[in-house]
Amino acid sequence: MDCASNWEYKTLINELTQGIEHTKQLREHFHSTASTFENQELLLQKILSSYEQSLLILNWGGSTVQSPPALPPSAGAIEYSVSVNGSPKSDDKKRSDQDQHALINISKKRKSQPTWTEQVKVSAESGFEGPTDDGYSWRKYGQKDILRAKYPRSYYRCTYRHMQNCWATKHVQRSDDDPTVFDITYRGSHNCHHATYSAPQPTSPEKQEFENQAVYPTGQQYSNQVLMNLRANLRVNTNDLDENDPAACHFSFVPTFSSGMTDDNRHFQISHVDDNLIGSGYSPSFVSPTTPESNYFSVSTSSQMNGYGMVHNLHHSESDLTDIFSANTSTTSSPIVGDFSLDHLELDPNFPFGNPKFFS
DNA sequence: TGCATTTGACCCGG
DNA sequence: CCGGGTCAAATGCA
Repeated sequence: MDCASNWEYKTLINELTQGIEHTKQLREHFHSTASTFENQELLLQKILSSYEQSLLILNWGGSTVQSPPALPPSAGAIEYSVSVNGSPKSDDKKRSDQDQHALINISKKRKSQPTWTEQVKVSAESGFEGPTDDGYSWRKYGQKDILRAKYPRSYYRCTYRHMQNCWATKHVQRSDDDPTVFDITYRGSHNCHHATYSAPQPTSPEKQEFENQAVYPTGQQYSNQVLMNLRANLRVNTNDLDENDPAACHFSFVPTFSSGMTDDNRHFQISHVDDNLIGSGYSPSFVSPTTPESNYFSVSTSSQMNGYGMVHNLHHSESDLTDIFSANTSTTSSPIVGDFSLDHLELDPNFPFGNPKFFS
């Protein structure tokens, strides 16, 4: 089994295991009087997400976005060969079986990309409701008049499609009934690392596209995007942890997109922040023992989120330990030794995106 | 000059 | 065949 397949296999097992674990938790919630609707909804969302991720892995079988080490050499370039000089028929004949296969795979992958729709209301006085940027860099690649729609639909793709093989797209459609409302359909999640929550740019595509046509995900959608980035890219490994001498231990915090699991770059000093990991709008700055003599860990988020807290659900693969971290910094309630990975991320309700919505 | 947007043509699934 | 989605040359803009 090669590195990528192994990675996918592990991810698949991890997703399914999480699904089981969350289902168990949900069952307990049903029997608990203290359980809130929000908690149950959260668990349902996690379960659905596990299924979605598992299906994506199965559908993409050995493909690209979630397992960057196995990137096909020129998936993007292959697609651009679809249409050349308006002579598709001759191109079709010339196209090799291999290219055909690649095209079919890309088509399948596109279809299997998760999509979700967001409605954004724009008020004339206050301008945008919600954040003024969705944290990603988009490039417009088309506009179409849609049948029986008053307004044209605009199509955007991630600016870093070619540089980082990021296939996230979105299209934006002004509502017929209420011109202040825009329907935004996102397809695919970002696996690029350029997202930021910087101040709104006067030249952002949305601003230019329509005076007040804003394209912003809810906090929950942003959470899911960030989470998918983290899931795809991060892994925390504490195999080296010396329980008797935590202060001396190192962490591995591996950006799996770049390295796989080579020993050369596995180990970071405690609190080391890899620059590669900054850019998703969230900088995990990061996991470290709370005191030199304990195996309890703290997770802190960075100022990139302007101090707004997040909730992290740190899942421990061996002991089923699940801890909720809230606010900017929190500590685990029990020792963590061994492999663990982030499996949930949620914005603080105070994060200025309005009410969180659930990923569908 | 380099990069983003515009826009007409093409692709392709239903 | 229709219509939504995408491409890519032309154009705009900083």
